[in-house]
Amino acid sequence: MHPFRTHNCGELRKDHAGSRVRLSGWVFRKRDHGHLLFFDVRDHYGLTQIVLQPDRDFFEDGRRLRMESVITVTGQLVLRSPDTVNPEMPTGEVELVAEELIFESVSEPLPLAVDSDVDGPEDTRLRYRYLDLRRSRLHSNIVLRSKVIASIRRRMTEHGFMEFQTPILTSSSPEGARDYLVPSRIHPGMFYALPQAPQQFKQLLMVAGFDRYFQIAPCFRDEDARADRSPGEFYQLDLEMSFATQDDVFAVVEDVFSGVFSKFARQPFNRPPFPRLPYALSMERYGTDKPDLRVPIEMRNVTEQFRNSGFKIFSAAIDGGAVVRALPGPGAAAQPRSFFDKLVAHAQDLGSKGLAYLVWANGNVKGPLTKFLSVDQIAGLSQQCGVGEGDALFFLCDRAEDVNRIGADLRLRLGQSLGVMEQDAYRFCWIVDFPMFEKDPETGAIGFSHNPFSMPQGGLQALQEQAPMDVLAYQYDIVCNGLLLAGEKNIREVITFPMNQKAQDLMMGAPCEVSQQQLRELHIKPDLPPAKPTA
RNA sequence: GGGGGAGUAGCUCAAUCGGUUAGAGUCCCAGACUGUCGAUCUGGUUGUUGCGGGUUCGAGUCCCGUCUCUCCCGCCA
Repeated sequence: MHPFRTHNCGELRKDHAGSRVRLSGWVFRKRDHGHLLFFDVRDHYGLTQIVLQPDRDFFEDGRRLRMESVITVTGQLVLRSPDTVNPEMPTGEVELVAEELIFESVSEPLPLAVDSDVDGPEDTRLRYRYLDLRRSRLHSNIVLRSKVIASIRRRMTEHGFMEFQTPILTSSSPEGARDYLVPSRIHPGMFYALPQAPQQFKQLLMVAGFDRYFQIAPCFRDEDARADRSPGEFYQLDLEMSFATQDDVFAVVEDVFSGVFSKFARQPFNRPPFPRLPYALSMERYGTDKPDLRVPIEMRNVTEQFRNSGFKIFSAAIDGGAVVRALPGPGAAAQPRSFFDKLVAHAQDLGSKGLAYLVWANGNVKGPLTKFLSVDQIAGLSQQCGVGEGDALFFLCDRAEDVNRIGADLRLRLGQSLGVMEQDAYRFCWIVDFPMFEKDPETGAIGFSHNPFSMPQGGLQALQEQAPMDVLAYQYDIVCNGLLLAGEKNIREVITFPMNQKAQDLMMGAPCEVSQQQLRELHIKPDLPPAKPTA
């Protein structure tokens, strides 16, 4: 008999009854009746009930055993009597009557409850990640991620892509995020950088003639964390194709994503082809290059309607370079006055000077703006923005970048509070035609807006002949529910060993100090900031 | 770097307007129990209310400082 197991904890059924079996796993739950003891023993595959009878010499030790101890149990697999079958468990028709019990590893009281849906404190979860990962929700997330990645690999291979590893130790590039640096021992004072993305390598693979490359690529960026962004390192699906148009790339990605989502996602999603949104249009309608299309609200540019209107606040601002954007509130007329007051206050919190609005209710149009607009103008706004009886229309007037930022926020807020946001769905789209350059709002300097390694539309000629701000790039993002899919997603739930918000690995103790000897070899002398006074 | 929120038992949380000995569940410890499956029942331990200072007859509660966590902005080609 195998020293650890003849079966796993999830596979025994009534057909196995009568055979002598051996299982190994963790004690998940314990039910102690004093003269009868039940364990549920758990492994990756499932749970099986173990019965300990009081005449066994290991019975008393078994009673004292804590949860999460690791055991190997051998005995007869028996059918449960009909009244004791547990229909909730796949193995609930049988149980293992223990004849031998080996304590592989006896557990101390644990800092985390494995048998719980309640998350403990973040730092405890990260410090004892190997315990956190035993919890079923997290365990199944990690398994799902592994299956998704395997599915992506298979689909990419079927599309004729080959997977190549690219270097981890490379050179620092001036663009983009802050680099992680690795000091060179052989070259004093010089550093490697960890790649922020394998961008240049993949293009060189095309230059070398491999035609289609992909990689589940490690990327390293030394930037601060966000709730939806793990600091330090993450993986992304990276691909490159030779002699391909933008549409060729979209076709591959759409096929891979829709295939993976059909297989693994429970929620519905829009089928390919995914909508293509030019960057400029996305900014105008959604205020962002990462629109959440589950919210069926679109802004419209109504600057011209207010340029010579009697509403001096707007027309004066427009003369000063401001734009006016209208944001529909479908069904908002039914909301109480406090709804509008709160929305105005929120807009002001975001930095808006105000938030004017019109409300179509009971055949009339109400709101502070009505006296500045003619009946025809109001009808024109209603038609342009697709609003009518029962709806409201909000107006933002500010510099374009502020209108975008505030409008994007209000759009999502309206979608949720008015109940028009699609629930439990994935909405994909492409954002295309990114500008090649942008102006730094502080300094006015022109720099690459997104990715310096993309091709300008119109080629080198465009770079020479067009105004820099007018040059578009063959540069695109795929966006789902307002999240950029190129990047990482929802971290601590799908990454096996994540770092905390301060980019520390509490379990391994990284980053950590190193010995003087190591520093000497690397020709490094720390120049530390003054220590904070300790309390 | 800037702003908001939070911090009470190992864990999840409660504690009225500032009021007397800071509670409950869980975990842990001891005991009872032969069919449970989140076993049940009885009893018990567990606290610098993050830390320091202040106001007050009296502070978990109010004020100031500080630390930690968290969210947002900056940053993220």
